Amino acid sequence: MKVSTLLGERFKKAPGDCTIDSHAFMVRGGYIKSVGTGVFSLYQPAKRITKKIENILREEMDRIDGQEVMFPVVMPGSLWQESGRFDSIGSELLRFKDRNGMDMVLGMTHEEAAVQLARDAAGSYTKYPFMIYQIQTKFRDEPRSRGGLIRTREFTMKDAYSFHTSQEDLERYYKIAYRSYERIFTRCGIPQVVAVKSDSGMMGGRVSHEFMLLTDIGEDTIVICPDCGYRSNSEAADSIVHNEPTEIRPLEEVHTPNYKTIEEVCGFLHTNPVNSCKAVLYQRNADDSLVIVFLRGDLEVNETKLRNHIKAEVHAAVVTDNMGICPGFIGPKGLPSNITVVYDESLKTMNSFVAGANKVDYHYVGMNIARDLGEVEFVSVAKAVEGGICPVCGKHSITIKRGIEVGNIFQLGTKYTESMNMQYLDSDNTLKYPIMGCYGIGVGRMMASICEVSHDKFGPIWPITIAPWQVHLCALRTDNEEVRKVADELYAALQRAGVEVIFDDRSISAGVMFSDADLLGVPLRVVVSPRTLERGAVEFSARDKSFSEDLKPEEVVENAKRKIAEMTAALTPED
RNA sequence: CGGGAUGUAGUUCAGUUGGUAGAAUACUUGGUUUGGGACCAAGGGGUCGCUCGUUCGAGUCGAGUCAUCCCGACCA
Repeated sequence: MKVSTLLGERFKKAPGDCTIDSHAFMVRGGYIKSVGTGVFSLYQPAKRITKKIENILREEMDRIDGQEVMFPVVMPGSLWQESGRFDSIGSELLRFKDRNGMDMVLGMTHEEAAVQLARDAAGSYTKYPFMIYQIQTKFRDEPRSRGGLIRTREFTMKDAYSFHTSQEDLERYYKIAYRSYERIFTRCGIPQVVAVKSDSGMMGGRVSHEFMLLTDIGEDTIVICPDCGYRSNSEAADSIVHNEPTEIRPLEEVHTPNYKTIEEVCGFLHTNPVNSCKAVLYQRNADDSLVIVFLRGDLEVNETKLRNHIKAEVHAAVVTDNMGICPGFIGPKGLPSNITVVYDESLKTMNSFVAGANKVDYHYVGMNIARDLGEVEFVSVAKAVEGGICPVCGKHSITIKRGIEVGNIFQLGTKYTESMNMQYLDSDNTLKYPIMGCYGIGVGRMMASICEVSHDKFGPIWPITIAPWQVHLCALRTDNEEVRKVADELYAALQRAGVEVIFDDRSISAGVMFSDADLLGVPLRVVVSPRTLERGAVEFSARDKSFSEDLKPEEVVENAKRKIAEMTAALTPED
């Protein structure tokens, strides 16, 4: 490829709406072009990167006995009605009608298609286990796409589905897929990706992990214990708190005129929020019925855990006068009985705390749940906090970090095989539902994530395994006959040797040429110029500045191939 | 769906009390330069998001609408 005919302009300045580095570099470097909200076209450099990522995904999926298949992007709504998701998923699923008025959907994930493909083809236990995967376009009508390729509405994804005849076999394969994912991220140059426990969300199923690249611009919050290695998405993280034992005091109503927030009440009563009980109000989306969560005053509600507990979607409550509650003074004692009340475990060991009295301008002090309210069920619905107690090793070691989810794996169980009636005949002559696992990686997000953690102030530094080209050949002063001749010969020689080379043959100033090369982030660079040719040499260097040396032109091919091999080997897993 | 912001040249942005549409950069041509975003000269390129209104006259004022971005809510 010659830069003179490469489409995709490189800019000095990024558009003002790029808020993260990877987005800015991918726009400035001529990688992507926005087509609409959350929809992008890719220029040649980005396409070459995603193709390489896809090839790594293909090789690794094939390595764990995957069969590559292809599902349709557009599916009949009736297929999604079989699983129940046509109605259960919100407007993220893009629905439309075909010319005959039939419901259609754009695929946002392909469990239904996978089951549809497999159910007539795997009627005997002898076919199992098997895994099918595809690399294909997904469309999710996200309420809000952002960050360039980090969150888009249309994106390419590798999604895999495995089918098993026992939970044990699923777990065996799940471990293999887990290891396969570690290999994928290592090969793509981001070995620092970590797996965290996750909430299964709408996918159903029990065990699931997300693979997270830790970076401050990440959209997910991750709970980590550096002591024992416990890692969890904060949505799924246990929150364990320790309450100092306090003396048991009698329940007492106190006048707290116009003191409503935890801070105000605790300030007025000269106590700490950890000795108070906070009420957080929600309403079920279905009927707007109230759900009140009580938890220790300094904590916050983990809404994912709340939803999972009450098995309903909720939103922050809009309080009206006829609800029989007084905001600012809500407490566990004396509430109307038609309200769902959830007690967080943080309250379990608290002896004498402050809580609202359900009466305007009054709070209780000295409240004790067991004594004043009787037996209640405590559930964990609080967010984990920095410095909190690790649920595994028990130390006060929890740290909170941000991460980008670059992949995930789920143990789905029989949710889809049952709802879509996929059965096989087992060796004991009985019909059974296969047990499924599913495994996803977003290709474009992976490219953006790699850029996010692998760049300097001039541009991306692509790992050799996914770089758009392996060698960037720069000819400074193409008007110089010798430069032209040496560069042309090197370009041809590198291509003959199977090296992926991009050749900047434009007659432009060195500054522009080097800036463009930095933006293209190709790991190895060869510069041909009159200055070095005077001593019979060309310059050979690395984009990450790890080395720079003079070579004779005839040594370039051999040295480039050696460096490529070394750099690739450094990103190749041992097993 | 809430809160905020922005829509003017390919890109980044100016545009005064309402009076013929501007710059930088990129692009084209010619010349001079030549190792980290050079210079001179001459060019091409815009229904000022859209609609309606006020006005002799609207990029500018008013109303509406659409779109994009950011923060939330949401999110296999």
